[in-house]
Amino acid sequence: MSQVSPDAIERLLSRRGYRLTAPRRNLLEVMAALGDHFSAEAVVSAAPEVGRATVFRTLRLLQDLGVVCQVVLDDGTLAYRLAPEEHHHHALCVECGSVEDFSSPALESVLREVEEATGFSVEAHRLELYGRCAACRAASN
Amino acid sequence: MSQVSPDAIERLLSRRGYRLTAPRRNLLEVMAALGDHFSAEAVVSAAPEVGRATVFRTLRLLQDLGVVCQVVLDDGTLAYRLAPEEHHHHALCVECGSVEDFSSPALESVLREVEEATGFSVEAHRLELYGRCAACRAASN
DNA sequence: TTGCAAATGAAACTGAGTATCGATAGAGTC
DNA sequence: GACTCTATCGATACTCAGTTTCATTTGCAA
Repeated sequence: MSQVSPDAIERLLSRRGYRLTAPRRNLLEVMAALGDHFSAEAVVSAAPEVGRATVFRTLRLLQDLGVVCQVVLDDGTLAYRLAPEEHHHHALCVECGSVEDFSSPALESVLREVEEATGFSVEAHRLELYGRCAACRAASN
Repeated sequence: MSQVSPDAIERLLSRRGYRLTAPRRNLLEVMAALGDHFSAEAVVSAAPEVGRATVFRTLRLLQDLGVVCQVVLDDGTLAYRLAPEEHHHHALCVECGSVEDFSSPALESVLREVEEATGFSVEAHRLELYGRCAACRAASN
Protein backbone atom coordinates (compact mmCIF):
# COMPACT_ATOMS: atom_id res chain seq x y z
CA MET A 1 0.00 0.00 0.00
CA SER A 2 2.71 2.45 1.04
CA GLN A 3 4.96 3.69 -1.72
CA VAL A 4 8.51 2.37 -1.41
CA SER A 5 10.98 5.20 -0.97
CA PRO A 6 13.94 5.57 -3.33
CA ASP A 7 16.18 5.50 -0.28
CA ALA A 8 14.94 2.13 0.88
CA ILE A 9 15.41 0.74 -2.60
CA GLU A 10 18.95 2.06 -2.76
CA ARG A 11 19.72 0.26 0.47
CA LEU A 12 18.16 -2.89 -0.91
CA LEU A 13 20.28 -2.65 -4.04
CA SER A 14 23.57 -2.43 -2.18
CA ARG A 15 22.50 -5.06 0.30
CA ARG A 16 22.01 -7.39 -2.64
CA GLY A 17 25.41 -6.57 -4.08
CA TYR A 18 24.28 -4.24 -6.86
CA ARG A 19 26.14 -1.02 -7.45
CA LEU A 20 24.60 2.28 -6.53
CA THR A 21 25.11 4.13 -9.79
CA ALA A 22 24.07 7.61 -10.80
CA PRO A 23 21.64 6.37 -13.48
CA ARG A 24 19.95 4.06 -11.00
CA ARG A 25 19.47 6.81 -8.42
CA ASN A 26 18.24 9.02 -11.18
CA LEU A 27 15.67 6.52 -12.39
CA LEU A 28 14.37 5.86 -8.89
CA GLU A 29 13.70 9.57 -8.44
CA VAL A 30 12.00 9.78 -11.79
CA MET A 31 9.77 6.78 -11.15
CA ALA A 32 8.74 8.06 -7.76
CA ALA A 33 7.87 11.38 -9.38
CA LEU A 34 5.86 9.72 -12.16
CA GLY A 35 3.60 8.34 -9.46
CA ASP A 36 0.92 5.69 -9.69
CA HIS A 37 2.02 3.84 -12.78
CA PHE A 38 4.00 4.75 -15.85
CA SER A 39 5.03 3.38 -19.22
CA ALA A 40 8.61 2.48 -19.96
CA GLU A 41 8.60 5.21 -22.55
CA ALA A 42 7.55 7.80 -19.97
CA VAL A 43 10.59 6.89 -17.91
CA VAL A 44 12.83 7.07 -20.95
CA SER A 45 11.73 10.59 -21.75
CA ALA A 46 11.60 11.76 -18.14
CA ALA A 47 15.25 10.76 -17.73
CA PRO A 48 16.91 11.95 -20.94
CA GLU A 49 20.37 11.65 -19.40
CA VAL A 50 19.90 7.93 -19.00
CA GLY A 51 20.20 5.61 -21.96
CA ARG A 52 17.28 3.63 -23.26
CA ALA A 53 18.90 0.29 -22.61
CA THR A 54 19.67 1.24 -19.04
CA VAL A 55 16.07 2.18 -18.39
CA PHE A 56 14.88 -1.24 -19.49
CA ARG A 57 17.71 -3.03 -17.68
CA THR A 58 16.85 -1.16 -14.51
CA LEU A 59 13.15 -1.85 -14.86
CA ARG A 60 13.90 -5.53 -15.11
CA LEU A 61 16.32 -5.48 -12.20
CA LEU A 62 13.75 -3.75 -10.02
CA GLN A 63 11.14 -6.28 -11.04
CA ASP A 64 13.48 -9.09 -10.07
CA LEU A 65 14.02 -7.39 -6.72
CA GLY A 66 10.27 -7.14 -6.34
CA VAL A 67 10.03 -3.38 -5.98
CA VAL A 68 8.59 -2.73 -9.41
CA CYS A 69 5.70 -4.68 -10.85
CA GLN A 70 4.01 -4.84 -14.21
CA VAL A 71 0.46 -3.64 -14.70
CA VAL A 72 -1.52 -4.94 -17.66
CA LEU A 73 -3.73 -2.13 -18.90
CA ASP A 74 -7.16 -2.85 -20.32
CA ASP A 75 -5.91 -2.64 -23.89
CA GLY A 76 -3.21 -5.20 -23.10
CA THR A 77 -0.28 -2.79 -23.00
CA LEU A 78 2.13 -2.90 -20.09
CA ALA A 79 2.82 -0.27 -17.52
CA TYR A 80 5.08 -0.35 -14.48
CA ARG A 81 4.61 0.57 -10.88
CA LEU A 82 6.73 1.05 -7.78
CA ALA A 83 5.04 -1.46 -5.54
CA PRO A 84 5.12 -3.13 -2.18
CA GLU A 85 7.15 -6.31 -2.11
CA GLU A 86 4.24 -8.42 -0.98
CA HIS A 87 2.21 -10.19 -3.57
CA HIS A 88 -0.75 -8.12 -4.65
CA HIS A 89 -3.13 -7.38 -7.50
CA HIS A 90 -4.28 -4.27 -9.28
CA ALA A 91 -7.59 -2.53 -9.60
CA LEU A 92 -7.47 -0.06 -12.48
CA CYS A 93 -10.02 2.70 -12.77
CA VAL A 94 -11.10 3.08 -16.38
CA GLU A 95 -12.28 6.58 -15.64
CA CYS A 96 -9.40 8.30 -13.87
CA GLY A 97 -6.72 5.78 -14.74
CA SER A 98 -5.60 5.27 -11.17
CA VAL A 99 -4.26 1.98 -9.90
CA GLU A 100 -4.94 0.56 -6.47
CA ASP A 101 -3.24 -2.46 -4.98
CA PHE A 102 -5.16 -5.08 -3.14
CA SER A 103 -4.53 -8.56 -1.93
CA SER A 104 -7.00 -11.32 -1.40
CA PRO A 105 -6.42 -14.40 0.71
CA ALA A 106 -9.69 -15.79 -0.66
CA LEU A 107 -8.16 -15.84 -4.12
CA GLU A 108 -5.49 -18.21 -2.89
CA SER A 109 -8.09 -20.76 -1.96
CA VAL A 110 -9.74 -20.36 -5.35
CA LEU A 111 -6.41 -21.21 -6.94
CA ARG A 112 -6.11 -24.24 -4.69
CA GLU A 113 -9.52 -25.36 -5.96
CA VAL A 114 -8.47 -24.94 -9.56
CA GLU A 115 -5.35 -26.98 -8.88
CA GLU A 116 -7.39 -29.82 -7.49
CA ALA A 117 -9.93 -29.71 -10.27
CA THR A 118 -7.43 -29.62 -13.14
CA GLY A 119 -4.13 -31.09 -11.93
CA PHE A 120 -2.44 -27.86 -12.97
CA SER A 121 0.08 -26.63 -10.40
CA VAL A 122 -0.03 -22.87 -10.06
CA GLU A 123 3.36 -21.28 -9.60
CA ALA A 124 2.45 -17.68 -10.32
CA HIS A 125 -0.54 -15.67 -11.39
CA ARG A 126 -1.78 -12.26 -12.40
CA LEU A 127 -5.12 -10.76 -11.58
CA GLU A 128 -6.10 -7.37 -12.90
CA LEU A 129 -9.46 -5.72 -12.29
CA TYR A 130 -10.90 -3.02 -14.53
CA GLY A 131 -13.70 -0.85 -13.33
CA ARG A 132 -14.44 2.37 -11.49
CA CYS A 133 -12.82 3.42 -8.27
CA ALA A 134 -14.74 4.61 -5.24
CA ALA A 135 -13.83 8.24 -5.88
CA CYS A 136 -15.03 8.26 -9.47
CA ARG A 137 -18.23 6.48 -8.52
CA ALA A 138 -18.92 9.05 -5.85
CA ALA A 139 -18.13 11.90 -8.24
CA SER A 140 -20.51 10.76 -10.97
CA ASN A 141 -23.00 9.64 -8.39
CA MET B 1 -13.42 -25.45 -23.88
CA SER B 2 -14.18 -26.68 -27.38
CA GLN B 3 -12.36 -24.98 -30.21
CA VAL B 4 -14.64 -22.75 -32.25
CA SER B 5 -14.74 -23.82 -35.90
CA PRO B 6 -13.95 -21.35 -38.69
CA ASP B 7 -17.35 -22.20 -40.14
CA ALA B 8 -19.26 -21.19 -37.07
CA ILE B 9 -17.32 -17.96 -36.92
CA GLU B 10 -18.10 -17.20 -40.55
CA ARG B 11 -21.77 -17.63 -39.81
CA LEU B 12 -21.42 -15.34 -36.81
CA LEU B 13 -19.74 -12.69 -38.94
CA SER B 14 -22.49 -12.55 -41.53
CA ARG B 15 -25.18 -12.76 -38.89
CA ARG B 16 -23.70 -9.60 -37.38
CA GLY B 17 -23.60 -7.87 -40.74
CA TYR B 18 -19.90 -8.21 -41.43
CA ARG B 19 -18.77 -9.24 -44.88
CA LEU B 20 -17.36 -12.64 -45.49
CA THR B 21 -14.20 -11.71 -47.32
CA ALA B 22 -11.42 -13.88 -48.64
CA PRO B 23 -8.83 -12.46 -46.20
CA ARG B 24 -11.11 -13.16 -43.26
CA ARG B 25 -11.72 -16.75 -44.30
CA ASN B 26 -8.02 -17.12 -44.87
CA LEU B 27 -7.12 -15.79 -41.43
CA LEU B 28 -9.65 -18.02 -39.70
CA GLU B 29 -8.06 -21.06 -41.33
CA VAL B 30 -4.60 -19.91 -40.38
CA MET B 31 -5.52 -19.27 -36.76
CA ALA B 32 -7.21 -22.62 -36.41
CA ALA B 33 -4.07 -24.23 -37.82
CA LEU B 34 -1.77 -22.31 -35.49
CA GLY B 35 -3.58 -23.99 -32.62
CA ASP B 36 -3.47 -23.26 -28.92
CA HIS B 37 -2.30 -19.69 -28.97
CA PHE B 38 -0.29 -17.56 -31.37
CA SER B 39 1.33 -14.18 -31.66
CA ALA B 40 0.00 -11.58 -34.05
CA GLU B 41 3.28 -11.84 -35.89
CA ALA B 42 2.84 -15.58 -36.37
CA VAL B 43 -0.47 -14.90 -38.07
CA VAL B 44 1.09 -12.22 -40.24
CA SER B 45 3.75 -14.56 -41.52
CA ALA B 46 1.47 -17.57 -41.79
CA ALA B 47 -0.81 -15.56 -44.08
CA PRO B 48 1.57 -13.73 -46.40
CA GLU B 49 -1.25 -12.97 -48.88
CA VAL B 50 -3.03 -10.93 -46.24
CA GLY B 51 -1.82 -7.46 -45.37
CA ARG B 52 -0.46 -6.62 -41.94
CA ALA B 53 -3.14 -4.07 -41.21
CA THR B 54 -5.88 -6.54 -42.07
CA VAL B 55 -4.44 -9.11 -39.69
CA PHE B 56 -4.62 -6.66 -36.80
CA ARG B 57 -8.02 -5.36 -37.84
CA THR B 58 -9.35 -8.87 -38.00
CA LEU B 59 -7.83 -9.81 -34.65
CA ARG B 60 -9.57 -6.87 -33.07
CA LEU B 61 -12.87 -7.60 -34.78
CA LEU B 62 -12.77 -11.20 -33.59
CA GLN B 63 -11.99 -10.02 -30.08
CA ASP B 64 -14.98 -7.71 -30.18
CA LEU B 65 -17.12 -10.61 -31.34
CA GLY B 66 -15.75 -12.64 -28.46
CA VAL B 67 -14.27 -15.48 -30.48
CA VAL B 68 -10.65 -14.48 -30.01
CA CYS B 69 -9.16 -13.55 -26.65
CA GLN B 70 -5.86 -12.18 -25.50
CA VAL B 71 -3.47 -14.25 -23.43
CA VAL B 72 -0.85 -12.47 -21.34
CA LEU B 73 2.31 -14.57 -21.37
CA ASP B 74 4.53 -14.74 -18.32
CA ASP B 75 6.93 -12.17 -19.75
CA GLY B 76 4.06 -9.77 -20.29
CA THR B 77 3.82 -10.15 -24.05
CA LEU B 78 0.46 -10.78 -25.65
CA ALA B 79 -0.72 -13.78 -27.57
CA TYR B 80 -4.12 -14.54 -29.05
CA ARG B 81 -6.36 -17.54 -28.92
CA LEU B 82 -9.50 -18.81 -30.62
CA ALA B 83 -11.68 -19.20 -27.59
CA PRO B 84 -15.13 -20.04 -26.37
CA GLU B 85 -17.43 -17.05 -26.07
CA GLU B 86 -18.06 -17.59 -22.39
CA HIS B 87 -15.92 -15.74 -19.92
CA HIS B 88 -12.91 -17.79 -18.91
CA HIS B 89 -9.34 -17.64 -17.70
CA HIS B 90 -6.08 -19.15 -18.80
CA ALA B 91 -3.67 -21.58 -17.25
CA LEU B 92 -0.34 -21.44 -19.05
CA CYS B 93 2.15 -24.25 -18.70
CA VAL B 94 5.64 -22.81 -18.39
CA GLU B 95 7.10 -26.12 -19.48
CA CYS B 96 5.24 -27.08 -22.64
CA GLY B 97 3.71 -23.69 -23.37
CA SER B 98 0.17 -25.00 -23.62
CA VAL B 99 -2.84 -22.95 -22.60
CA GLU B 100 -5.92 -24.36 -20.93
CA ASP B 101 -9.11 -22.49 -20.33
CA PHE B 102 -10.95 -22.68 -17.08
CA SER B 103 -13.69 -20.79 -15.38
CA SER B 104 -14.29 -20.35 -11.71
CA PRO B 105 -17.56 -19.32 -10.15
CA ALA B 106 -15.72 -18.99 -6.85
CA LEU B 107 -13.63 -16.22 -8.34
CA GLU B 108 -16.76 -14.18 -8.92
CA SER B 109 -17.54 -14.18 -5.23
CA VAL B 110 -13.97 -13.13 -4.48
CA LEU B 111 -14.49 -10.16 -6.74
CA ARG B 112 -17.71 -9.33 -4.96
CA GLU B 113 -15.77 -9.31 -1.69
CA VAL B 114 -13.16 -6.98 -3.11
CA GLU B 115 -15.88 -4.65 -4.29
CA GLU B 116 -17.40 -4.48 -0.85
CA ALA B 117 -14.08 -3.98 0.86
CA THR B 118 -12.80 -1.23 -1.44
CA GLY B 119 -15.78 0.46 -3.07
CA PHE B 120 -14.26 -0.34 -6.44
CA SER B 121 -16.81 -1.60 -8.96
CA VAL B 122 -15.39 -4.36 -11.11
CA GLU B 123 -16.48 -4.23 -14.73
CA ALA B 124 -13.95 -6.60 -16.22
CA HIS B 125 -10.97 -8.62 -15.13
CA ARG B 126 -8.13 -10.82 -16.27
CA LEU B 127 -6.74 -13.80 -14.44
CA GLU B 128 -3.79 -15.71 -15.81
CA LEU B 129 -2.15 -18.65 -14.07
CA TYR B 130 1.41 -19.74 -14.73
CA GLY B 131 2.59 -23.17 -13.69
CA ARG B 132 2.83 -26.74 -14.87
CA CYS B 133 0.06 -28.66 -16.51
CA ALA B 134 -1.02 -32.12 -15.44
CA ALA B 135 0.71 -33.78 -18.40
CA CYS B 136 4.07 -32.13 -17.75
CA ARG B 137 3.86 -32.93 -14.06
CA ALA B 138 3.16 -36.55 -14.82
CA ALA B 139 6.00 -36.70 -17.35
CA SER B 140 8.64 -35.33 -15.00
CA ASN B 141 7.10 -37.26 -12.15
C1' DT C 1 45.08 4.57 -5.89
C1' DT C 2 44.45 1.28 -8.56
C1' DG C 3 42.20 -2.57 -11.03
C1' DC C 4 38.53 -4.86 -12.81
C1' DA C 5 34.03 -6.52 -13.19
C1' DA C 6 29.66 -4.37 -13.28
C1' DA C 7 27.23 -1.09 -15.36
C1' DT C 8 26.43 2.30 -18.98
C1' DG C 9 25.15 4.53 -23.53
C1' DA C 10 24.89 5.00 -28.51
C1' DA C 11 23.00 3.02 -32.16
C1' DA C 12 20.89 -0.16 -34.78
C1' DC C 13 17.71 -3.70 -34.60
C1' DT C 14 13.26 -6.68 -33.81
C1' DG C 15 8.53 -7.11 -32.72
C1' DA C 16 3.85 -5.32 -31.99
C1' DG C 17 0.48 -2.40 -33.38
C1' DT C 18 -1.53 2.00 -35.84
C1' DA C 19 -2.60 5.50 -39.54
C1' DT C 20 -3.39 6.88 -44.23
C1' DC C 21 -5.54 6.55 -48.33
C1' DG C 22 -6.29 5.02 -52.92
C1' DA C 23 -7.89 0.52 -54.85
C1' DT C 24 -10.86 -3.62 -54.47
C1' DA C 25 -14.64 -6.44 -53.89
C1' DG C 26 -18.94 -8.41 -51.02
C1' DA C 27 -23.66 -8.54 -51.40
C1' DG C 28 -28.02 -6.50 -51.97
C1' DT C 29 -30.76 -4.60 -55.99
C1' DC C 30 -32.41 -4.23 -60.51
C1' DG D 1 -25.50 -10.82 -65.05
C1' DA D 2 -24.51 -5.87 -64.41
C1' DC D 3 -24.61 -2.01 -61.09
C1' DT D 4 -23.64 0.39 -57.19
C1' DC D 5 -22.44 1.57 -52.66
C1' DT D 6 -19.87 1.04 -48.86
C1' DA D 7 -17.14 -2.08 -46.14
C1' DT D 8 -12.93 -3.85 -46.44
C1' DC D 9 -8.28 -4.32 -48.07
C1' DG D 10 -3.14 -3.72 -48.80
C1' DA D 11 1.07 -1.03 -49.33
C1' DT D 12 3.68 1.75 -46.92
C1' DA D 13 5.41 4.30 -43.51
C1' DC D 14 5.06 5.30 -38.92
C1' DT D 15 5.11 4.91 -33.49
C1' DC D 16 5.94 2.59 -29.36
C1' DA D 17 8.11 -1.18 -26.61
C1' DG D 18 11.92 -3.71 -25.78
C1' DT D 19 16.63 -6.08 -27.04
C1' DT D 20 21.39 -6.58 -28.68
C1' DT D 21 26.09 -5.32 -29.26
C1' DC D 22 30.18 -3.57 -27.94
C1' DA D 23 33.33 -0.06 -26.82
C1' DT D 24 33.63 3.17 -22.77
C1' DT D 25 32.97 4.47 -18.04
C1' DT D 26 32.72 3.94 -13.10
C1' DG D 27 31.60 1.88 -8.35
C1' DC D 28 33.90 0.00 -4.93
C1' DA D 29 36.93 -3.49 -2.69
C1' DA D 30 41.59 -4.29 -1.94
